[in-house]
Amino acid sequence: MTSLPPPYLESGCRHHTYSRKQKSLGLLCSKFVSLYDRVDAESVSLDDAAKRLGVERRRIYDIVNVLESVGVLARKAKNRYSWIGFSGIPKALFELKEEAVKEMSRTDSPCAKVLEDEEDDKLSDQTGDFGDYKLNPAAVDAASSLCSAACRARSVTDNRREKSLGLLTQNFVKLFLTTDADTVSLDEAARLLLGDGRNSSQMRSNNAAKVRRLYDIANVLCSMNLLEKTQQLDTRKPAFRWLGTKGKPKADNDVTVTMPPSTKQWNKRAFGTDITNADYKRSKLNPPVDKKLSKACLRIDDLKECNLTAQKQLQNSQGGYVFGPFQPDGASKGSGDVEEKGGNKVQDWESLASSFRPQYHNQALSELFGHYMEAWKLWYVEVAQGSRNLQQPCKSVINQLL
DNA sequence: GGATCCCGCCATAAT
DNA sequence: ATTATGGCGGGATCC
Repeated sequence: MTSLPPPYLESGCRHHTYSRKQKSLGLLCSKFVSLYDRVDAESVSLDDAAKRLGVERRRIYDIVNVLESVGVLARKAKNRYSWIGFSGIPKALFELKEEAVKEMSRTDSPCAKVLEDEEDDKLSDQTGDFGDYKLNPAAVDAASSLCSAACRARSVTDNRREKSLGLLTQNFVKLFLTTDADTVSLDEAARLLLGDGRNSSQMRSNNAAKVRRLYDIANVLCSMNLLEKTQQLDTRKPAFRWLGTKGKPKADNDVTVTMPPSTKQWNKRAFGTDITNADYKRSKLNPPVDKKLSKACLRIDDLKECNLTAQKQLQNSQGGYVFGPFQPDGASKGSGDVEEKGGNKVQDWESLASSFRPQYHNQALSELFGHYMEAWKLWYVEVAQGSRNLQQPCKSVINQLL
């Protein structure tokens, strides 16, 4: 009875083996965002969203929960959220960071300890040359405190809440906000988060379950460009890097910069299967992480300071803006008109972001690229969905880029 | 084959 | 009781 009408496809093209990718949470999130991130910031109805996006309500809950955790949405009532947009992110992050810091100052818990040696014997890894980014000690550190915080305030009642996607999202983000580690793998994160201190007896068993959740979260975070998927430099192990708070080159129009081939790697699941890339494949792929950037986390005062600078920048808003962290549709119109009411919020976030000192060039570029890809992908699905059959040509190009 | 992660059953929390 | 939320993990896909 819950069978929904297969939203897209149909009519015209048969074959079409089911593709999971087209139904990914990340993609859905992108659509969701483009649906609501319009000038007239209205309130969001879950029903409506589900209907408009042609998915089950269940999926909307997933997205909404993480978006809420990051300040993009705020719950108003049953079935009702208010759209805040990207402009809500800085504040949310700020609060998360503050919270995390506060939590960290409390007793350092046993969690980390347990985790640490559990780690040792589990993956008695060979730790390349740098025992450094194996199980990012930094991350363990940060998580330890977070864990302890989670431990207290346990009241059976909100036992459910404790495991909610929303909370998990926040903790996940906090991890990035507080650690010095450049990248964190979901596996690590899962082990560290929601460690529900106490006995490690029960928590060990379903790390996998947690990881599954983290995938969900990471996907929407990625689609929001708050996160980026990469690999740990030594092991090829997939991991995530926080992008949420960093500066982007303020290159208004020079976005046309030619992308270094290496950035092709971008976020998709690693290795290209494409022989055409063969030449690049080897050499210096994913150069991004050449050092352990000490960035990742905005220091709390950075944030404060930023809020100010952002505000200032808002004043003298010199137009010609690129789009925000993710601004698919308006993108094309780009420079000129930005204003509108929506212009502000994007700009707000944008300027906040740009007030952070830029990092490395490569990285900045690749991010920028990622950003574009995101917008492009979105555009693509829309078009593809929309109709015609320019699907074929596009697809190959897309695959190439991804 | 392991990493990803969609799907939707069904427990719980609101109403 | 009915409806809204959202854990949770089986198992299909992707790589």
